[in-house]
Amino acid sequence: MAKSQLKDFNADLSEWFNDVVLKAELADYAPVKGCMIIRPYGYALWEGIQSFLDKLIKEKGVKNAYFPLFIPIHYLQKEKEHIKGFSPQLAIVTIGGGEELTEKLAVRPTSETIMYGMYKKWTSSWRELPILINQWCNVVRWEKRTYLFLRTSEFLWQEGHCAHLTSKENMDMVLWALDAYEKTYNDLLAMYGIKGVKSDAEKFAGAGSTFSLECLMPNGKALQSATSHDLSQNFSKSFDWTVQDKNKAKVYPYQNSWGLSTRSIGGLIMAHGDENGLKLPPLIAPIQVVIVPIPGHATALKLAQTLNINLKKKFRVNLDTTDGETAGFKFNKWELKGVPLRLEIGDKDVSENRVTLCRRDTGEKITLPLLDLDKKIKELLNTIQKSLFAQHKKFTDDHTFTVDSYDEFKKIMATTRGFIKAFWCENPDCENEIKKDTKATTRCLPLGSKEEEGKCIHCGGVSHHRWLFALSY
RNA sequence: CGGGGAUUGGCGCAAUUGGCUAGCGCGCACGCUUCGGGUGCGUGAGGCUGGGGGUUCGAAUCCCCCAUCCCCGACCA
Repeated sequence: MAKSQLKDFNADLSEWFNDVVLKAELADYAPVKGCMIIRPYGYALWEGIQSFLDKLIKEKGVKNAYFPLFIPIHYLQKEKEHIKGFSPQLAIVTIGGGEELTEKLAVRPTSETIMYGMYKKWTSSWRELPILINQWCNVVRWEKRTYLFLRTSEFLWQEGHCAHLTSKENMDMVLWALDAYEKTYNDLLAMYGIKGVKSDAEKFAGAGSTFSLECLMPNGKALQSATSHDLSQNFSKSFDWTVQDKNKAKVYPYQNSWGLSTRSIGGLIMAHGDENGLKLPPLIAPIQVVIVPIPGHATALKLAQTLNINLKKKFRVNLDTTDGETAGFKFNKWELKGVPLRLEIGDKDVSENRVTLCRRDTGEKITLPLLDLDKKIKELLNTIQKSLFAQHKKFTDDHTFTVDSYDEFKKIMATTRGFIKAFWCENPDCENEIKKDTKATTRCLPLGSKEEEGKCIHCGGVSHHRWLFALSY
């Protein structure tokens, strides 16, 4: 009997990924190239991420707002590196209401420019800083090569944009955002990641420096999972935005921007998936407990209905009474969708005053008395959440290699892949050569890396840090 | 944007060298049956063969153009 109709998880992760996204009804291809439709079950994941992160953002005192979808081209052009980086990816509106526009409008690829134009208008004194604004929105980047969730032409995200009087305050905010992302990944998505600073070649167009959280996927590729940028005074200078400080001097505010997108859902899917489909951490799972009464068992159905009502008060519960599906069919269906716990109830269970509980992460089946069932479920959900994180962390640790020879570096990239910690002289030419040779790019310099004396893995030149390398998504 | 593969009911596929009414499995609808790991049986619905143009007595099949998807590159917060 064919257990699974899914593509093989281990053979080809990207085929499995596409398959599971479609079959679990997370998303579907749109009629527009490179775009996707996020279906209700997938959107529920995004809503879960939103509410978790939004709470952190608000606790920090950052307020939500909304800026327009369209950005006048000359705004984007104000910061030179910014427009250089983004112009190949822009979608541009040239006609409105049937008439050629006098100034073309870019569909926002990110909102720095349109937001900062307003910040300038709103402020003239140091007393009006900091500005702490975030927006949840869509952006468009005309990508040549797209994947569901991981890289689509249009995607959803939040972008926080703050401005501060001092460089220190600004950097505190940059690092706060990075920590908030780490917390979201660790605590909500049960994913481990490494925080660090990007190399010049990899940083955001227009940034002074870029920080990111890098997560390792089961195929040994790194996913840049969220970013936080120290924009320094680059944009305030480009916009000629100054405020007067206490000494009546005109100063350029320091700025930062930070974002987390629907790409995170792609990471979530891969990080925990297996040959049976999704495996959702309980905190993010749209359905935490699915109740499957064994079809045809009358007393079981009654108990299932009662439990559904009771458990709904504490958990996200779904009662599956779909007609015409066998028990086995339902089991497989909900495993594909990654529901953490399945409550199986048959007449046998009812007569013995118990239920059968099955864990999605381990496949383990447990029989439990009805008494204190909710307590036990809570405990189990907690355990699963922790265990999934521990597993992803272990996977990452097991696939993180500290390497001192280029041959070894190449060998890892040609076989298991993963994170490689190696000395690099910080010369972009070396970085580029390494990429050409091995496909690996620098992912980041992990925060807290200690300064050492070392030799660049490529040229042998003086190096002070071990950088994190990997094949990137 | 370059290289490769693909596009036929919802999904997965088939259809000799161009030739009968485009088939099959799954799914779907209805009925019965079954139901503790993808349940059997019966009946039925569902197709301008991705779009456009050409060649031909005749095109899913040959030619041209276009679109989309997948894989590998280049590019890429």
